[in-house]
Amino acid sequence: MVYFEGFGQIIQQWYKQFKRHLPWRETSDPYLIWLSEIILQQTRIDQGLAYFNRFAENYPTVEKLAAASEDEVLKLWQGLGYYSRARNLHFTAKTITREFGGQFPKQYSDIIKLKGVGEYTAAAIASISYKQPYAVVDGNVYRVLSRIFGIDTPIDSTEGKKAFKQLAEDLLDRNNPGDHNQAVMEFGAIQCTPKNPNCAACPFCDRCFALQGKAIERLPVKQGKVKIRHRYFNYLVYDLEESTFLTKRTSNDIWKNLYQFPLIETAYKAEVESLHLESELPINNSIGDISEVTDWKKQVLSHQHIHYRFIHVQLKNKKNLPTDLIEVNKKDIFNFAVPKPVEKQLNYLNWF
DNA sequence: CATCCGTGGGA
DNA sequence: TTCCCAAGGAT
Repeated sequence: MVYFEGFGQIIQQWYKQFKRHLPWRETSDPYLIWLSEIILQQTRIDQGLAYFNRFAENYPTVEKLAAASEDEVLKLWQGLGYYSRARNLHFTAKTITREFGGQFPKQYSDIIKLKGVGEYTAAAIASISYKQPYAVVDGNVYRVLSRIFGIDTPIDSTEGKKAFKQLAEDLLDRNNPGDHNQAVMEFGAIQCTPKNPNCAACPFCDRCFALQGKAIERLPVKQGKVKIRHRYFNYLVYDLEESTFLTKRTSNDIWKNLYQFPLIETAYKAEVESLHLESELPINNSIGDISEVTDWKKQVLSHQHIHYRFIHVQLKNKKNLPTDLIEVNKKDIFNFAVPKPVEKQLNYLNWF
């Protein structure tokens, strides 16, 4: 490995010059640092920034977040994805309020026990908020270190994770771990990008292994390939005077604890006429008439492709509906947290 | 430990 | 269109 002195100084100097000014960089409040880190897990800053501002304004302290309902927190999180982050965020706010008296824990060993906080997030909070010497390893760190030092161990292997973690710890500027960590990540985010990195203006251009070996496009190395599962969702949009009906997705599945229109899932793009065989939900009989069936659309998730459509049913009464349906006044429906396909249909329906 | 969990932007 | 992947964590 081509190892050299001064990595921390060089990258922190770059950081001072080029870093973006972001709200969580204006504070050392561990609550806000934690909030920003949860929001930014697997999420670009451009996508998460508005959510951070919204959460920080609605819940300025951990106690305020803890006092909210999960439904309210999920509604504020709606559209950001990976909803377990929101559920764990709320759960942990209650934990901190109850077990730590509202004071965010300072020991790494306590921080990493918090639900939704893993090695990366614990190191980020400890270093950024408390200046403790823990090195972060995220997607940016993998990319920057693999290129500069020419490491082709797959980043999604156990061996790779261990090697990059060790290197990140070796390189860490223990006098300024928070800025050092953020510098490496920011460098990966806006300079050493996955595609078309700005090597011409790179402070490491004279010693970067990948640049000299023409390996920029090859690094970092990943081995994993995800297999995609296809599912078919037939949503039933019931219409009964001022009301429609929702269900809550409580099972261990995608979009857990979000709300949706009553759903008939099928193994393929089934005919509308056959749907009554799959469910007790009224569709087209003495108590309901189909008024519209939308085209199939597709929602892409990380491991699933959801093919979905909406079947509008004019209901004559609500007597034969399953008891788990939640009757909702149409003008109140925007209070519920819903997944993206349902949100799109609500915007199309324009109920309010 | 391999798999699952969202959404959106860029090439 | 298709593919990659982004301040990861839980199970």
